[in-house]
Amino acid sequence: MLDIQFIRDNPELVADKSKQKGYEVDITQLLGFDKERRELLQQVEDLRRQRNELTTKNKDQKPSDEQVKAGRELKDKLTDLEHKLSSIEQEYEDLLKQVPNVTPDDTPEGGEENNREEKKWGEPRQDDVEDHQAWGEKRGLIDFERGAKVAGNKFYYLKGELVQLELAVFQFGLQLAAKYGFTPVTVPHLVSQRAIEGTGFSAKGDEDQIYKIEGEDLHLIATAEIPLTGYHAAEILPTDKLPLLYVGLSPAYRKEAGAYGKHSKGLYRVHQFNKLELYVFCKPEDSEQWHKKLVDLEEEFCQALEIPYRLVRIAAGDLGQSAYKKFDIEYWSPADKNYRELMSCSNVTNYQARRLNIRYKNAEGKTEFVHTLNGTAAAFSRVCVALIENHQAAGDKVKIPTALQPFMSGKSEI
RNA sequence: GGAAGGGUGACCGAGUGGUUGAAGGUACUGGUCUUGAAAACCAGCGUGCCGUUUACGCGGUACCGUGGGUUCGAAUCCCACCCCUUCCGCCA
Repeated sequence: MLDIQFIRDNPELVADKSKQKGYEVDITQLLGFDKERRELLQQVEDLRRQRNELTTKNKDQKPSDEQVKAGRELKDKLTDLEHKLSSIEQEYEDLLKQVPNVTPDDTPEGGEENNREEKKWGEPRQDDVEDHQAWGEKRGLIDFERGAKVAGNKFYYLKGELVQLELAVFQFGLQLAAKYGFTPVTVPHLVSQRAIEGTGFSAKGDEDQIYKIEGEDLHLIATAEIPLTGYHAAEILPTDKLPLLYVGLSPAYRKEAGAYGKHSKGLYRVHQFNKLELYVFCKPEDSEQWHKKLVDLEEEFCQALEIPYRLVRIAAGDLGQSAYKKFDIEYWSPADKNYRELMSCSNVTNYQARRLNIRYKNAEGKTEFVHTLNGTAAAFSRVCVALIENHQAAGDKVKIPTALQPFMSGKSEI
């Protein structure tokens, strides 16, 4: 959510930035509601003042008949106006929540095709490799057929050494995150609607992406970002505790409705995967710096796992509602001879904090919204694909990167 | 799932219809005292919104889990819901 005052002061800017992101929000209409709301509010508050004046006169004695009568009249008028006010406020808030976060001026314009490559690391291998699904199924390590039998398409079993590999990846990831100061957290996998909306997952798009428990206000998380954002909701964080750094370990459940087709082969796009998610609550002036550190951490992860990658700055049209600035790390896919998304990290400034009312006391003693950031530390399904494809060696073995070997009983290949 | 008790400011905790935005305490901030610190004492100390002001500020309004209701008037009464604690049941 944006600050209404900011929108009032910069209506064209907000409209432009929303448009760049591809969000159709009528700022003029929003400001109209805002104006109407404020006018009504003044009338309502004036009536309330009259009521308060009338009743405080009667402190400890019975009111006269006229006072009761006057009070009744005021009450009728108030009830009427309050109803009008609350319906305007409803429309106003609905619209305000739809306004996406603004973006800095150096954000590439356009959609996904305009994402800007910032950096490349590693040597993309050009020889042919077996794709991860075929490789895994042949060895009985990945089983989509039986996954479909019990749950449906895009569900799977992982077995044997791939399970060990998964645990190793998370162990390594946790260790790396700890080096940067992150506290490991496990989180609720089911959350309320309110928690989802707080993260800025579009309330409407929900149905395409998030599983809902029938008959309850409970939803399977699409990422630990959701429960981690809500963790400090409505709190005033002690300034000396900032930044608060968490690395959440959880499964991620995604409907991925309509996401079939390209880039959905095998483990790349599935309904469920385990993930390590980084989350930062910090002072506004520190968020840029923490964004860089999140990128550093992610790069260090890829380098340790010897996965060639490139760092990409996400263009406006490819940003989500809450992102102010976002980078993706794309791994080199030897099967596709192309880079594909592996992890991402976003600075959402105070967009989520404002919605969930997460604040701290600044140097002047004023309460102010914190900034929040999130980033992938490791989404195993994709890491698994990247490892299998990039580390295939002679004899169809897959080499295990040195960094992971300590977590796999020293095993050096699968 | 059943029963009982409870949700008040950063925290603890009074408060069952009318100067209660809310006693008291803690914490915090400033001051006195002290070589310094502690202690003691004095003072200050919530937030949102609307309006107003060059500004310090000022005026109004709202907020005692959430949402409704009763009343001239609600933290206080009524209803629903949420959450917490304890006990019972069930269970990894």
